[in-house]
Formats: sequence, structure tokens, C-alpha cells
Amino acid sequence: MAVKPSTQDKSRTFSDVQSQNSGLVSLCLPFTLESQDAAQLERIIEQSPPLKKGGHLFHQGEPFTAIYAVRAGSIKTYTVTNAGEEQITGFYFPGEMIGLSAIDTDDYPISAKVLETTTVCEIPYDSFEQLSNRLPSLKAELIKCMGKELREEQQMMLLLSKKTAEERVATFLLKLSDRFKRRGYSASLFRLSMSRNEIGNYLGLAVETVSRIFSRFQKQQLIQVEGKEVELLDLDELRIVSGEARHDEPLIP
Amino acid sequence: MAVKPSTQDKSRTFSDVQSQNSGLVSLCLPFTLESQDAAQLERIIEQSPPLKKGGHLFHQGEPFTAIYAVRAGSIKTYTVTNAGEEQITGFYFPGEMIGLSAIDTDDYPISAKVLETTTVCEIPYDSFEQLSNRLPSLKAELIKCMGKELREEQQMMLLLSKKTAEERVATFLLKLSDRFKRRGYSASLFRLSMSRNEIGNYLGLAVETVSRIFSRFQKQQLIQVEGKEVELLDLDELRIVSGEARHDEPLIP
DNA sequence: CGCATGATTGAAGTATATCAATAGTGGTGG
DNA sequence: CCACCACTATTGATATACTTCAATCATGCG
Repeated sequence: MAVKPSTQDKSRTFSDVQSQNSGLVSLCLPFTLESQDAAQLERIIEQSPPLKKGGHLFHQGEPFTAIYAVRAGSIKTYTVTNAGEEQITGFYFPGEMIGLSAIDTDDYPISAKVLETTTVCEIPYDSFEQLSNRLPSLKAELIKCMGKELREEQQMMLLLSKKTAEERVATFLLKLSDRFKRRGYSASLFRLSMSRNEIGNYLGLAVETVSRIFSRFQKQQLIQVEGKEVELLDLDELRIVSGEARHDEPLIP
Repeated sequence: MAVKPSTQDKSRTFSDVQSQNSGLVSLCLPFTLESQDAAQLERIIEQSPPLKKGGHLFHQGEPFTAIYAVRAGSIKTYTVTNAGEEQITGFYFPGEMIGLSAIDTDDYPISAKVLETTTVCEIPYDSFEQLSNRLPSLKAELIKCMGKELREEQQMMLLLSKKTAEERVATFLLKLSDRFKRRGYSASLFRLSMSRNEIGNYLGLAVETVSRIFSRFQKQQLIQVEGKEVELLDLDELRIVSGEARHDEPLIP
């Protein structure tokens, strides 16, 4: 099944009004830049209007034009096999970059879909590349982001190859917790913007397995789930269940 | 189990004799550079003596100092879980880069082990970064490599999450075939430098499963295996088995 | 408010892991 | 050079974690 061409999910360019871009870089991007460099970068990036759930940032196979940073909301990226199966490759939250794997290609190798009302910053890649030739620190920041993503994908390979279903779900919840915490939100109470189906797909599990493990974890007082709302009740035990910590070795040796 | 410190697997710096570095970049690196840029890069890279099978380029947890390009031979990279399980994250052949996921970290997040007698080019990262601030094309080439690696890992996630054992093995063989072909070697006849165990580990399968599928493929006349020597007898059918092609749609539509 | 979609729970099935036993390989040193 | 020994690979029998199928229950969007 061929990849469908992009519908009018997004306006071609979000806005020609570059009015209030000030601070956008520090708000959206995981870049550490001198303020004058940030100002220059702000001139080439555009903030999207709120994107509706279900829309696409880009489709697999479409020409690569830009990378994105999430400003608010969440996004999933996924590849589609020739057999038509979908594999989610990542979930992205505010301050995280999307589309890095498309760099150096003509077409996006993945699709990016909006999970809830979301705003993003669009960074047209040719402008970015031109600018970064004058500002080496820009490229350096991009390289850092890519390195981080590489490490995350390696951890994901490990999860998919070696971890049990329980370990996968625990790892997933803890990873989300960490990311929310880093953003200043609660590390123990949050809302899952993705469906059970999407969690299962991402973790290489059937929906039913995810559901069962949520129930089991709840029974074990590890978590409290109610629909999309999740509370992590016992982070330490979750860490053990995830395979990241062990009973016999303390977290800080 | 903590990660062991590096033994004397490699000499600290391979050689202080920078005698015959000429052409090293074009020989080892997947970089496309102007000749004067390449010459500058050559000044900071060092070729290793032949490394013996079983040695390490670096261990997980050691300070990150350099990235590497394979010149001859092959390397595997792997992560170790807290439970002590090993997950191979990649196999690397001549012209491929190792250690990119360590960029932006203090310590290597993976280990790199020599699979057969191998020579590599060591690129000390601080020198590389300094040089690349003057030569923006250097950073651009690095970004391209990282993008490629990201895409490969995404494909690997798909494989680990969605493909059957047969699809995984077929995909693996075809991927190797492609890489050898690109290097000018035979696409259908080659030697596996890794063990069945390592193949299984990489593909998320038990050794026995890999062995059984090799036998099955042989019985089906898809391949001819004799120890580490493999011949791909029916590339088209292998592509179908791998899930990359389908019976009802031709390769060139 | 109703109906499509998503979530949960139970029962049965299966692909692959694990266990086990044998056969082959390759490297080393006598 | 060959013989030994440890390691690697193969093949078969059994076990199991997870999937698939099925039915019910909840949810939320129009």
C-alpha cells in the first residue's frame, strides 16, 4: 500500500506573520544558544497554529522540507511496512525535535501524526542549513540532538529485543515520568496522550497485553490508572520491574 | 554487573607516525569532501594497527574521546543491561562510522568489539569538533551519517517489533548483501564475520532459531550455508520472505 | 444521547524460547 | 602436523509468554 499524499493537515507555511517569534527558540528547542544566535534562528522558524488531533505534520514519502520542535501537545512518528503494518518509532513532547532521521534524504522516511491539540515550531531545513554554515554552534546543537535520539533508539532496540512485556511497560511509564519531570510537570501523575493500541504498537506488544499489564500493575499497587490518567505509586518498585534497577544494588552505590 | 574498564585492547594512540595518511579519508570515511578539506581532516585522524578478534575499541562507560571508521574488517557494538544481558546494536563494515551515539555524552553508551582482524581510523572528537568549526562541510557530513544511522535504527525497531523470525533473518541477509555490493563485493556470496549467537542476539532471536531458519532457507533453495560462508541463491524470493517485497507488486512498478 | 471506537478481561492457540543431546569447528600446543 | 579441547552450530522435544479470538464494557465525539 502506497503512502497517501499529505492532505491539508497543515497550512503550507504556518504563518507569514513573523510578529511574535521572540523567545521561541528557548521555548521550543532543546538548543543551548547565545542570545544573538537564537535571535537569528528565530527569524527562520515559524510557529504553527494549534494542530488538531489526527492531523499529520508530514507523511512518509513526502519531500523532506523541515524539521520540527514540539511547543505544546504531543506527536507520534511511525513507519509503515510494505505489508501495511505500522510501527511507531517515537512519541514527542514539548521541547523535543521531530524529523531528524529525514536529514540527508529527499523524502521523509517516517510519518508524524498529532496525538492531541498541538503546536510546533517548523524549521525549514534549507534555511537552517544556510544559517548553520555561519553559526557553527547551530550544527553542534543539532548533532547533540541526533546523538541523543540515537541513544534512545538503541535503548529501544534493547527493550524490543530483550525485555519482557512487564519490563517494557514499566520502562515506558518511567521514561514518560522522567520526561515530564524534566519539563517541570509531575513525575508521578500524568495523562497518556496516546491510546493503549499505540503504546502496544510502540512497545511491540498486543493491545490486550498492555491492558492486562496496566491492570496487573494496578493490582500490585504500582500504578493507578483511570483511562488516560496514570499515577505512578511506587517508582522504586517500577524501576526494579523495568529491569533498570536491581533489588540487591542501591540506586546510588 | 559494572562495565569492565578497558584493557590494553588498543594502544592509547595508535601511532604517532603520521607518515602515510594520504587518502585515508576517502578510503575509510563515508564523507564527501573537497580534497583540501579531506587533507585537513587527515591530519587529525589516525589509522590503527590490525586489531585482533575479541578486542575492544571502547567499552560502555569509558570516557568518550573519539569516533571511528572501519577501514578493513568488522566491528560489533552492543549495550549491556543492568541485568547483564547484552544487546548488539549494530555490525560495522569498511566505510562505516562507529560511536556516533556517544556524541554529546561524557561516556560511551555502548561497547565496540572486534569481530575479526580489523583496522580502523580513529577520529579524536575534540580535534574533529575544532576542525569542523572552520570547515562546516565536515559537520554536515557527520550529520548525514547520523541521519542514516537513525533511519537504520528505526528500521531495526520495526524488525524487532513486527517481523517474524524468518522475515528477520531474510532482512538481515539482504542488508548484508546490499552493504557488500555497495563496497564492490559480491552481493550473493559472502562470509559472516559474526557468530550465529551474535546474529540471534542482534535480531532478537535465540541461536537455535537462527540456525533452524538457515537450515530451512537452505532446504528451500534460498541460500547455501556452510559455516560462515553464505550464498544467496534467490534474492527475489528472499526479498519476499523478508517482507520488503510482495508477490503481487513488481519491484519496479 | 447514541453509536463508533477504544479498553478490558477471559479462553485458546502459536511462534519462538528453552532444555537437551549430538555434531562440527577451530585454535593451540605438544 | 595432528590431536585435543573448548567453543559453536545443529537438530529434536518440550515449555511458555505472548498473541489472537471473542465477548463485554466504557468512552467520547457528533
